[in-house]
Amino acid sequence: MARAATTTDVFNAIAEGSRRNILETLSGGEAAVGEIVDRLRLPQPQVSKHLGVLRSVDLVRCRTVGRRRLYRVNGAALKPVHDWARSFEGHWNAQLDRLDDLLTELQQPDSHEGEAQ
Amino acid sequence: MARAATTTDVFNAIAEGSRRNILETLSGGEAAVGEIVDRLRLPQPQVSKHLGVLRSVDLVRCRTVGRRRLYRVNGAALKPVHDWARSFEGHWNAQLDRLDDLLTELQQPDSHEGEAQ
DNA sequence: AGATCATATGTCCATATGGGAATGTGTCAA
DNA sequence: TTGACACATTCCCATATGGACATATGATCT
Repeated sequence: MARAATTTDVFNAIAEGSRRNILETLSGGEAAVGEIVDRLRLPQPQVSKHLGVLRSVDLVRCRTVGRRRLYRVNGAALKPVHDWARSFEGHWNAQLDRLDDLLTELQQPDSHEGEAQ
Repeated sequence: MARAATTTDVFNAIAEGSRRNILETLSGGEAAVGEIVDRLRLPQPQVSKHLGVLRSVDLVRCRTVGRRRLYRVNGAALKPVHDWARSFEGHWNAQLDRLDDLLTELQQPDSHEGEAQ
């Protein structure tokens, strides 16, 4: 199998940076496709396709007004992401960080420098 | 361009369900590759490859003990995801949900309304 | 009716993928 | 040393992708 479809779930949908940018743009409130195009300076077909992906996982919803389509964020769809990440909250606290440092130290008896890639 | 590499950032890395499962498995503490294989019932090469992706975005770290490799979560790498999702928190609250309901309502000429044209 | 605006959809392609299978590497035991 | 174990790496392939471009749909206005 290849990589899972971007429309599989919210995690796949927000993997793409442009789609996160679109969501951030919509964070302030409803916006038409053209406004998103102007703000993000992306080709209109691209924006429409990204919006299609976001819509398919219910991250955005839209209503039609005249010949424009106003999109808005459905933040509730992001709650699972928030909660999932939050379940690791204990892992970015001081206690465990010190343990991690210790383990890292034990692993590398020498250097203090150098990030791989 | 094709889809961004899974190693591009944390968002891409956690898009894959198996990798999220691995992180959850490691949530309880250090574990060797073989333990992950047993718990998730995945082929060992797959687990190793997933771990490679997770390592490349610093979501996991490992130390070598004998001929085993003990992996652990670096939860701090998930904080950006948490914070980003959290920035939409206002969008999954009652106030805005009611607004959303209203907009959805307006969108669907559902009620006792005559057809105009 | 056209013409024009706003958006969606379709086609093409280079690219990265995850899964499967086989093989390589490094460590320990006998 | 040889062999068994634990893990990483490599190869192959079907598949979905995002970008660029062209085109279709649909609503509004003259």
